[in-house]
Amino acid sequence: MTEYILLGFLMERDMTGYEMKQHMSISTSYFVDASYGSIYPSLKRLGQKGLVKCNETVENGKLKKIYSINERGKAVFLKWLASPILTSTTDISSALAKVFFFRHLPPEKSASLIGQCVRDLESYKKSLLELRSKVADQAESFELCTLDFGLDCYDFAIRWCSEHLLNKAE
Amino acid sequence: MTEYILLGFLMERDMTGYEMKQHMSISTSYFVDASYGSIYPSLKRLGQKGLVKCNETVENGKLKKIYSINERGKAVFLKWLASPILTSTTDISSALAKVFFFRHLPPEKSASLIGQCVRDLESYKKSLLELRSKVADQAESFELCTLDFGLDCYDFAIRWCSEHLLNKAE
DNA sequence: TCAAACATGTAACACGTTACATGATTTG
DNA sequence: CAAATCATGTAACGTGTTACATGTTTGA
Repeated sequence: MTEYILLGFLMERDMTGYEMKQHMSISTSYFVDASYGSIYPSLKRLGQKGLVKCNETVENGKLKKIYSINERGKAVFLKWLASPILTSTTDISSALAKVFFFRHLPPEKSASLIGQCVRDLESYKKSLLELRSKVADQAESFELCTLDFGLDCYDFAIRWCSEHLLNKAE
Repeated sequence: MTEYILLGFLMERDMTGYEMKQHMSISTSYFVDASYGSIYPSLKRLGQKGLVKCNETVENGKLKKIYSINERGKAVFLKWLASPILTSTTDISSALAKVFFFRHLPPEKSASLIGQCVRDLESYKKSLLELRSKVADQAESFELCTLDFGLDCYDFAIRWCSEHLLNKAE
């Protein structure tokens, strides 16, 4: 997912790997905060895939590699952005990453993705509710507790997306 | 973390790798659901570390490797269980995994861990609030939105832990 | 002048997924 | 008798972390 975050940053402006790391720390850090050991190899891969190009310059005696996104990179980024928000029940980070860049999507598209997201949450909740009724009698108290936390999380997320996200996208 | 889940299962009863996978699907699956390609290598490692032992039997012509946890394994598991619930702002799965097995902890210990967890959540929330005030003027609407979601998540989690978890542990 | 910040990267290691590979038994 | 379930595992691949390795400039 790091690669998509980096592409997203480059949608805004050209940057060096170092700047991307800095930018992360004041924007995505609380849900994604990659290390240099992840950022530099990711940039290399993006270059090999032909999604970004790199301009080497020397500024104040320091080597700088300024990356920029090209048309293919933009297409790949937008395709990712326009795909369903939720990819698993666990991966909240990638969901937030997508919403973070939603300004690059036409309002009706982001609205439809958010609507889909709410329906997915409701469906996940339903499955979990079914699991609960199946195991409620045999499960131990703390075990059931984690399941109920999951259920309440779904309620919270469904309410939050409906109240804060859906109207914002239109 | 898979290794700790497997150790936790073995605290209850001896099992085969296959059974552990099945047990996961009706217990931890919505926050951790490892594949066989993760379970079998994990069991191998646990054996190499001397935390579990394995009894090979043949039942109905089928090879069965029944694993059991030993004293060292129990000690390692309990040490993990008694360590702070939150390890990062992102990793909700490992937090839930710990709570899932809280019955193996003395009530005063689980209560103190939950208390610590609430304080950690409050501290994370405070940091995020500081970040928000720093970037609020320059951040775009959807970007700020993901940040506000984080903030509301912390409120939700703090309230949930205080209401549902703290009294249960005592 | 010394530490912090700027700037880039690799190597070892950990750990997860999917697909592949095998073979027995049970059930419709 | 065929398909589902039981049962174990490996290999290739992806991707992340930490620690290492290097060198410059800026500011106290």
